[in-house]
Amino acid sequence: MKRATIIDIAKALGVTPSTVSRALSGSVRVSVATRKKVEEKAEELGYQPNVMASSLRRGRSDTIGMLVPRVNRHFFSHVISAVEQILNPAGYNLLICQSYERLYNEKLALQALLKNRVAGIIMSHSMETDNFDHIKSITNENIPLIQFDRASATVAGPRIINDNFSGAYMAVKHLIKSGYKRIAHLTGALSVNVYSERYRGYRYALEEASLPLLEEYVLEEAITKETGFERTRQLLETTETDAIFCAGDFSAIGAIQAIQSLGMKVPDDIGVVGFANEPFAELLTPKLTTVEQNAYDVGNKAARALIEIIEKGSLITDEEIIPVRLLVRESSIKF
Amino acid sequence: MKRATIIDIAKALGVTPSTVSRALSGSVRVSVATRKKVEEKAEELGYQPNVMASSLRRGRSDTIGMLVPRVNRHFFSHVISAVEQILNPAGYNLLICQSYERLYNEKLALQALLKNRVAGIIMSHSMETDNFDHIKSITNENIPLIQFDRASATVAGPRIINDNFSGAYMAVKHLIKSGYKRIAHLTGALSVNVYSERYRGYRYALEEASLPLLEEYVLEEAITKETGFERTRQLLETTETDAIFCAGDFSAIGAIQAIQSLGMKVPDDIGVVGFANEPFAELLTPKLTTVEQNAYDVGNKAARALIEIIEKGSLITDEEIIPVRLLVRESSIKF
DNA sequence: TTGTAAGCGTTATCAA
DNA sequence: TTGATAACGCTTACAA
Repeated sequence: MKRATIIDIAKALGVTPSTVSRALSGSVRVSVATRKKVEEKAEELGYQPNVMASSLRRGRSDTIGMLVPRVNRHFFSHVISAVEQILNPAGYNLLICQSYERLYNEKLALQALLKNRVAGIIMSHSMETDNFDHIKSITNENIPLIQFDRASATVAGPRIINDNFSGAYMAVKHLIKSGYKRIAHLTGALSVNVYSERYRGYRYALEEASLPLLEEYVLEEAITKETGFERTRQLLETTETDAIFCAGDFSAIGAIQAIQSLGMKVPDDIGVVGFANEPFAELLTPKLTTVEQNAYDVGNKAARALIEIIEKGSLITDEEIIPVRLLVRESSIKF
Repeated sequence: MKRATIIDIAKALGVTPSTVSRALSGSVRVSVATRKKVEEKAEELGYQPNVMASSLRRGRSDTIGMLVPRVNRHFFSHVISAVEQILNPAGYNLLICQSYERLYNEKLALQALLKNRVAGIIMSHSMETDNFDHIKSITNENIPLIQFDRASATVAGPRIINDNFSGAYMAVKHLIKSGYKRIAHLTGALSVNVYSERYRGYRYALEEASLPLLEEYVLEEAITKETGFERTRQLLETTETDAIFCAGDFSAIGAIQAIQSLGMKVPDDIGVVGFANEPFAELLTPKLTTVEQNAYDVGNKAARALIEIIEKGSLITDEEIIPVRLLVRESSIKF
């Protein structure tokens, strides 16, 4: 049996499809009696509007595309949740895609969103993304685009960004205050704003404390647990490092495990600070000092900015910086 | 500037839209020369097919709805990933929704998927779901539906389920073997198959070892870290429990923290086993013994079953049980 | 091999 | 307040 359409409702009621459409869409140009009849019949037939037909006719859809590197990261999953809390009540649906940190998947996902004629896109790019033409082409097509967290200033439109610089600065300053002096930095691709900013914060804190910036203390491509582990082993075997500021909590785990595997202690021998406050951070032994990002605020602002653009046609190209918070726990306190 | 359509391509080339459509859809009924011209022009105009129009006309879509309680659970996010690995190459797109463990959201999401005329649905129901009429109505509408993990046998269609019974049985048997005798069980709503099966495994292991099943040792609504903590405190203050089998890793954290807050030690005083192998399980101190589910297999099988139904019209109503694995770590070994 | 024409389900415009 | 009609972009008999 086929799905009920407004035509079925119209026929059953002896009215025209236009009337049914008006009744269902809450138009005022329908009598109360007709509306009631239509609603009852729709209910009875289990009618579900065909949004594809509706979108096609209206020339716009109520679906918003959301593209993130991975949904199972604490930060991203909470941003998604915050975005849904704004967008769903406003009548929009979310089409969630993942790039799995691959540029290729990111391009594919963007294409899919275009083909689905989403009303707008909220995205954070992959770790591999170092060229933004495929993202620019979105805004060129006049599709409202909000970047959050990982974002390029070369792309038009709003950017909702965590205060990575201050987060890193606070983290490293805290390590220095704790008495650590030879602080290394494990980070991701510096083509990603998030990591270049954290790196900048790291350098600034060092500079401020008149500590030297040593090239061999800064290791790129050290953002997973595995690479964090390897780079830390290598670091401890070849340098005099006494603390590590990791640009992510995953590499921080790797670092801690590497340190312990060498028979050294965190925080007594080596201090460690992470970034992101993944759920496991406070469960580690020692508890991981890390930087907490306000995912709720980021998602909230991103969703609101998008609605603003879609519904009011505003042309914002703002960068909004969301404050972060240093959570001092055990992994960074000497005594 | 409006988006290019096949009509634009047709006009630019002096052919008809039908020809363009055929050329683009890989029909054999087009000359090689025409196809080439069409493809070039499409590229030049940045043409992206309008899937809404296409789906509307064809009467079917290539979008699959995926509904899970939360995307940021280790198991679910990995199932999603496995499903995408099968579905994307097969030409389908995923529309991911979350119920956030609420029945209300689940109903809403299902409605949204219906309105979007998805070609099929892969879902795992919320913790609140104890009536399945809204899910049955999906299959009544003839939309292919695969249930995985949390699933009701009263709903038609394939179910891909973890071997919760065996997992629980192995876990409790292992506790018994380790020398624990008064084993409590922290679990979720027993209206959810997953929890009722784990409970069954727990009872079976006890029975097999001729250990009594004590009512006060089984606590429902103890599945989050917070409730796990509270129930464990209460348990330890009122009973002689010497081990806890938790139906989830989150409540296991709560349990461990409660045990430690009372000045007792895991595993020496109280043994703890979890379920799910969340990433933090091996990072806890002591490392958490838990049951690992094969998310990859579950997603793989679910996706394949769905394609089978959509493309071959097979009418399967199988229950497929996916083996699980007990990961013995430190939290359950005495001495 | 290509063109013609109808229709998927909805909604906007215009007329009644 | 309701109806008639066309159109959104695409696909597919059927015809040429």
